[in-house]
Amino acid sequence: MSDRPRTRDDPTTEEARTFVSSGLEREAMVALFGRCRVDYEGRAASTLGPGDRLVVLKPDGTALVHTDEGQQPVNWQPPGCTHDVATEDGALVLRSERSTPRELLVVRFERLDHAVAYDGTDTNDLALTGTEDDLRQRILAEPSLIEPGFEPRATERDTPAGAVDIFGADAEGAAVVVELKRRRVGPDAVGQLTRYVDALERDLHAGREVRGVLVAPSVTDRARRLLAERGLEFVPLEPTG
Amino acid sequence: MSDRPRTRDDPTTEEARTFVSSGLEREAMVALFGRCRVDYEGRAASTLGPGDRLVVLKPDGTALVHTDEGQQPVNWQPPGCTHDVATEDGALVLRSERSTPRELLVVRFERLDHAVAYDGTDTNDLALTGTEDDLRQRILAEPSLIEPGFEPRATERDTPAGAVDIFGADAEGAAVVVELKRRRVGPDAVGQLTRYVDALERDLHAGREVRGVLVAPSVTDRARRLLAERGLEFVPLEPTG
DNA sequence: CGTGCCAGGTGCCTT
DNA sequence: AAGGCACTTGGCACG
Repeated sequence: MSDRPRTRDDPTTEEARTFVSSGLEREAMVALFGRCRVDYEGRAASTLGPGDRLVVLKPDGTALVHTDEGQQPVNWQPPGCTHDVATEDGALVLRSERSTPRELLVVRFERLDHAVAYDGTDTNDLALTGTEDDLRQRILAEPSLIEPGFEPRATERDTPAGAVDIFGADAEGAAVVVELKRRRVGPDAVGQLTRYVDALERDLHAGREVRGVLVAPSVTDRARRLLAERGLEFVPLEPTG
Repeated sequence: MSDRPRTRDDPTTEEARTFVSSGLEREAMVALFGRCRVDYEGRAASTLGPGDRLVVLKPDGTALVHTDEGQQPVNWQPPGCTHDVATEDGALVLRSERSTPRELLVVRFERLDHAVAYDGTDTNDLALTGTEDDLRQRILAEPSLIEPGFEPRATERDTPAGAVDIFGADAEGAAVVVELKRRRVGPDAVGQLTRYVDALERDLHAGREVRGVLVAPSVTDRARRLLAERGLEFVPLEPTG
């Protein structure tokens, strides 16, 4: 059972500092609503002038800065960071930092409207269907979906170019490389399949033909042309049936 | 200037429904802290059992469900969705829906601890440096960073395989295709460069040699091997100098 | 609207 | 720690 969330309306800077600090201490999720500037430096660098935003600090070291639009945070810090809260020149300042790579996020509040520290429990895992793995299972359960006589021999078979999704043989015994995609594919997937086929043709000694089959719900024109150029095949199939 | 955020502690279901409804009406960002289940169906499908989470509804139609860990929301809906709030069997239920593709997110609260409606303004844009575009500018300002005598002729030059980052000529007048990456690259980038070079060799009539140059801070072994196999070149360069 | 491609992509897993 | 790859990838620019 979770504690009631603790909240502060329009706190003073010092109140806020104590509140955030003890929230982080208690491993709570801390949410702050207020007007702030944001600076980031690390893999890239950014600055963001004053605006009203929602800032979330998670106990796992995640930091998120959300504006009123967009699915993505305007700034963030990944899990594993160390959060720090301080007052500077009478203002609340958050710092979230990590090494490897060195990255620092600084949030300076010029006004803090509302603060929440939420101490909840969440043991449930997401159950997701319609993934590439579902597509793999579907084919392994019914290999003829690829073509009559297809026989899977291995999944994640290693090649010098990477791991092949499904490796198998056709009715004539020829080697078949199958590359799976859960959604419509472009040229990049053809490149992937090409690398695997090339690598296996080298691996399996000269002359042995290796067929390459791309399995996805659909394919773009450009990708279809690339497939044709390279003598590769396409089988339309959805991840769930 | 923004209104003070409106908040509700431990509201009844009906209080909460009204609060959320009027928040959405006012184009506020709504944040809910409570125990909920989440169901999603659309490009894929998922279910998530009860847990204490932060749910954010943005006025642009974004929905986010955050647990206490991870940078990414456990469930979400992209901008452009229509939010809806209702009470069902005495519980608060949020629905966020869109068409093309048809997707529906349903959040059922079995306990709502705290609600915030934040009506802020944020006119500031993010200023980001260290991007691929910075790398392009850097090269255009000082083409010899590629090699002495290199002359850029066009950016985003169109080919049947897509747009080339920088197209130019070397000291001997031979065509050069430059592909830019702001960070360390793998085999995928080599595939891209290969497609451009192939397409241009066809475009520029037979025989004319086309050089391909990959520009990035660094390259993986596999990618370096691919580059060598295909007679392509690599120039190490950071997006900012 | 689909197609292509960058992103501070993130997350997961394997070496 | 680095590499490879899937992801409800998201976001943008262009045809």
